[in-house]
Amino acid sequence: MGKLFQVQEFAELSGVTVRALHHYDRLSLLCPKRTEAGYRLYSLHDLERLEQIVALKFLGIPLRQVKELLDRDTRGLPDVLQSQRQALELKRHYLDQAIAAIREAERAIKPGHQPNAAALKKIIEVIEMKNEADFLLKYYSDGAQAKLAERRQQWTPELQEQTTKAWTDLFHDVEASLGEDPASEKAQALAARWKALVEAFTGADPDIGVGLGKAWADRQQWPDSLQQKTASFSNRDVWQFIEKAMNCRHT
Amino acid sequence: MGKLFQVQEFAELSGVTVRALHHYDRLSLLCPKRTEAGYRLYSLHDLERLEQIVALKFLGIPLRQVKELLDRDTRGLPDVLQSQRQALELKRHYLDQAIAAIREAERAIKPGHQPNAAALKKIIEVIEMKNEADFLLKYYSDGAQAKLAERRQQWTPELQEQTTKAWTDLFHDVEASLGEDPASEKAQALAARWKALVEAFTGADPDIGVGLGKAWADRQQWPDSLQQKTASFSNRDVWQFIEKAMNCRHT
DNA sequence: GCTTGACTCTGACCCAGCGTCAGGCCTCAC
DNA sequence: GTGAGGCCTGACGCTGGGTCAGAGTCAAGC
Repeated sequence: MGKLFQVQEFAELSGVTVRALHHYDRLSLLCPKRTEAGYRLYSLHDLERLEQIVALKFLGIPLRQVKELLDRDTRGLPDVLQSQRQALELKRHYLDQAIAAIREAERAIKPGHQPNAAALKKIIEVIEMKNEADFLLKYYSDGAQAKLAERRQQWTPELQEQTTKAWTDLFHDVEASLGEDPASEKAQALAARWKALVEAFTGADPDIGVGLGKAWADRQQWPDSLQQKTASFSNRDVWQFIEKAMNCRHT
Repeated sequence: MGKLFQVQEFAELSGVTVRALHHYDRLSLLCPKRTEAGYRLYSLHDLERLEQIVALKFLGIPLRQVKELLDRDTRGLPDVLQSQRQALELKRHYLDQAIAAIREAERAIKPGHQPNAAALKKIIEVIEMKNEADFLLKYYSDGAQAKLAERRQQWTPELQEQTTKAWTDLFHDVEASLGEDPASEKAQALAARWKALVEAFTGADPDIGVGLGKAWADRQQWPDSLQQKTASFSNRDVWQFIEKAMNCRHT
């Protein structure tokens, strides 16, 4: 039989507060033996379990779920880990956005010295962007959303800027070439650039492609702010021209 | 006079729930006009304020503080933004650690198919590392801690591995050269490598250097796990040799 | 045997930011 | 006047404990 510890001693040993140990006891998460007088007596075996509890808690897993995992053996662990990782990655994404928003705001404050308007506006802009992104996610299937979440990890403001410029340039080039034959070499080159840009976003993933198509088709239902931002890409002639060019290619 | 909205309408307009509006009202954060019967009536001016509230809330600023900021004009905003950014960066660091821990655990699960032991152990290891890092932070001044937090942003597992290897190699080389004259060219070269590695960590910052010195000097008080990990660097002869070599250089 | 001081126990309220009833007005259309 | 639908306030719930408060336990010293 190993050594037994009273709460305080055990708390110091494990780096957890006495109150937390009480809490875990009440949740039936870690229930030590008791003396006749009701004093808790923790063993080294309890320490092992406590370390597992702390580990899972560190991952942000709620204590109820920790209890289930540890009690009914750890069969569900892989699934829980995966979904928890996704949840954490999402959280991290929001954190990054918040940090980026603060950086923008701080930049806006320094030169003009109008903390009021400038900084708050910057923050609000970033949040609107986030809302728009969430809104557009609706159009994607669950699977596509997961893939987008992964791809978002390596998405940077610089990339965003490059992409926007690439589309803007391409759009202007197409507008300037509307008179061309869609089967001409020039038109085909434009169609190829178009396809490349689409695939840069979809990653050649069909699920994402479908979602993107649905989103664009339904753009009349978008909130005003989004419609305004994409207004410069709404020229129907351009879309028809590209469609024809794409079809020429296939036939 | 602008248009006035009842709660539900205003909630849909602003994307906030009715309950949240009630909550903000009770906190005196956003108090709309009322009809005689007590119905809330929101104006477009209220919408503006609400957007600011949502923005600051998005940054993780507690509502009480949001109220202070918005009520007594935004003079304190820059400071609040800065400290909030630091807090968020710290949170992100923990999040990254948790995500990394899950990745490790997932890797440990797949091959061996022993979810129980392997995965949980991996997680516990990562947490121990975190605890050790926190423990060591004690030795640094507030300023040095802030700088370390910044430097930690660009710290990667690969860098960690390289650094560990560099120190291990250097230590072995010094041990093999203990017979040399500390003033010799060879010893001086070793001292230079040593200095370079120290500065790679401190970034040539004196505050960080001081903290590092204090931490190492007090290593007998470190927790066991840390002492074990650094046991291979505790050879006194090596340290004395390097000290002598460093002194030769100065005189 | 009694006191004292150091621990321990349980129960209860507290934090943030709302979600979610419950019970009771208000308003408008029919 | 009455039913539907919106509005009000008040109160409890959730998470993971922090922080008392009042009371029991235990070993040591007198």
